[in-house]
Amino acid sequence: MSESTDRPRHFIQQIIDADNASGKWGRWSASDAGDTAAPGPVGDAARARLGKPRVHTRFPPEPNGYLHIGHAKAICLNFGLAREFNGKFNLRFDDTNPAKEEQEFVDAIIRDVKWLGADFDPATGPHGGGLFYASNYFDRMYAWAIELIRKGKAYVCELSADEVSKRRGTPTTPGTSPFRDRPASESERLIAEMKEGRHKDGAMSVRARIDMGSPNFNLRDPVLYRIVHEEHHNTGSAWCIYPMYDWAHGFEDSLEEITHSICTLEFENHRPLYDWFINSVNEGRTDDGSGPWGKKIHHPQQIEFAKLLFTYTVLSKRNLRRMVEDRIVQSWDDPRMPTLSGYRRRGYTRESIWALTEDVGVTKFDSVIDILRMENACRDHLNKVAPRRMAVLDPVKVVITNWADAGDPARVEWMDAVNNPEDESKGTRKVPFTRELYIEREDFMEEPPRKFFRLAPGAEVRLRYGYWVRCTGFKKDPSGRIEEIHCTYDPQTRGGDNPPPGPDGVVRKVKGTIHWVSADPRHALRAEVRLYDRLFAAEEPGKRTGNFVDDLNPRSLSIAHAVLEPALASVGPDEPAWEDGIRRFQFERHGYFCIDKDSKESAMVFNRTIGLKDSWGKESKG
RNA sequence: UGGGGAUUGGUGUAACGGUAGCACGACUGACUCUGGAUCAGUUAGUCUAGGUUCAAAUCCUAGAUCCCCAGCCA
Repeated sequence: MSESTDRPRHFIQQIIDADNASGKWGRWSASDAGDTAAPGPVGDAARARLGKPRVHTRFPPEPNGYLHIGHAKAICLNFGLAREFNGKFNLRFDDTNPAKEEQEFVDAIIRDVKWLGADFDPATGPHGGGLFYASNYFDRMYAWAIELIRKGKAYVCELSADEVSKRRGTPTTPGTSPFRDRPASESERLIAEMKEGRHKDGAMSVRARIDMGSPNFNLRDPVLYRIVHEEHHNTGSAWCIYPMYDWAHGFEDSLEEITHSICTLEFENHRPLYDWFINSVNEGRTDDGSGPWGKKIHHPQQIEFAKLLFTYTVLSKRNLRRMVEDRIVQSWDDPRMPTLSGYRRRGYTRESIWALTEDVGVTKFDSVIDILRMENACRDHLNKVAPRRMAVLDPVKVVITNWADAGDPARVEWMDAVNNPEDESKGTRKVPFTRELYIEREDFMEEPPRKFFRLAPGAEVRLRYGYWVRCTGFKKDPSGRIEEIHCTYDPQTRGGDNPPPGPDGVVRKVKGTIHWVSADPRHALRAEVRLYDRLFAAEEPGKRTGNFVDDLNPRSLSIAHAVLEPALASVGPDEPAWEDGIRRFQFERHGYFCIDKDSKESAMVFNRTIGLKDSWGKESKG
């Protein structure tokens, strides 16, 4: 069930194809295929999996911040592979450093991964492998550390962090530690003391005895355990020594029987260590578990790919954290943030994020993606599914001066407006047309430049789904600002249709169509609309000065007080059942908007997700 | 300076010794009741220098450039 049959296969898919062909990872058995008796897709997938080659991936974030769009690539990649090969996908918290991790981040990450649709729950997801915590493996990791000490492959080192650093050596000269030949029995006693809390932070560490002269610094006797007297969000105060990433990660993968351990490029230098740790535990172990050390442990394959970077965007957790802490943005889910929760609140759909990650591909090349592609992916999706509505963001009043000619000047004419021109099945809705309307202030110009197709003195324009109107005059307030525009309408253009040919046989044409809403207080709906622009004005924030704050876009947020058509007051029958519950719309000629979580029935708040492509805006500026 | 990776139009990505293709962008034009969408077209590329070969983006040699590594972070 490959969803990418017509796409070239990327290098990780090719590796898995080869593994499946050679049977490298064995096959799903009755004990690990999943619940074959479960109803629905979960049971279907489990039954289909039985006897097929194993593919088991995972997404292993540290809960020290919110997930950002870069993480989405890793999630979609790992989950996508599990789905493509009918395997399993785990969410695992790599929570080995209590000093940086918090429950808030655990909760946020779970929310975001679920939002993307990477269902890790075996009860609900056909590819759900489960939710795991590295911290639940601490006891087993500790036992393996003892094993390495007994095998002469690890020792307790009493050098301070500073000393370790000083004695690490240089690329061409080896490092040293006076403790690396300490007897195993002594190290074993000391690690026990460390674990019991008899030593202060930094007093000693457990190190692997590998190669102090290796050109790969990761192999110069890396630290396995450090002493950290801190509460852990999951294990509380049960531990005061914590495993380092390198020591922990391979075992986490091994215990969960991950087949392909996919990570980013900066871990390439760690792969020899990843393998060394597992191989060292396996040394002396046997396939059947006979012998003093027991059964061999599973050895996954680490594969590295290039992470996602964007123009006009900052993605390092350190900097994102700073933006929140320094109040540059209001929160982790500020709609300007490149976090998944920011994108979600902004109105981006999960489908557009999936489309983007598939669009950019998977390689080992450090590429920088133009943020336009993210924006376009969002427009593409929303264009297909977002209900259309009319909203005037910066209103100016229009009075139809000949409205009384055809009857009661207070009458309301209900016009039919198309809900989605991309999807006829969505039908139409009624919008009220009245004597007084609002149009966009920028849709009128007293002295229009060339190629301005909108309203101007003497000019005629179509009011979308309404009537054609001709501007006959306008009023200014004392400051010279347009206060009111006077128009006549042509009753023969009802619904926006072309008028019949004139007596001379010529069909009158109009270049422009503009949107509008009724100014009648019974219809006009008021709302706050938050207009977002890019957070950074520079393609590479911080490149010039070294400080990304210098490139902040001062106009990344502006507030409009808009008037909306009345249909927006309630949920329309044409609105899709958004899986995340966020109502999204296209405001015609403006862009895509969603209802913000701050919105109340009495005081609606919208976020602009992304504007429409605007070729006039480009031309008029250029 | 030691080690590990990488390099194809403006951007991203295919081609795995045999026609350098696709997508996005940009630019034309058509159509249009969203200056949107859609449709048609144009544009532009193998880091450099040698070599092997009938044939090289692909193999070999040398070089250039970029990224990662000397945390008791992940």
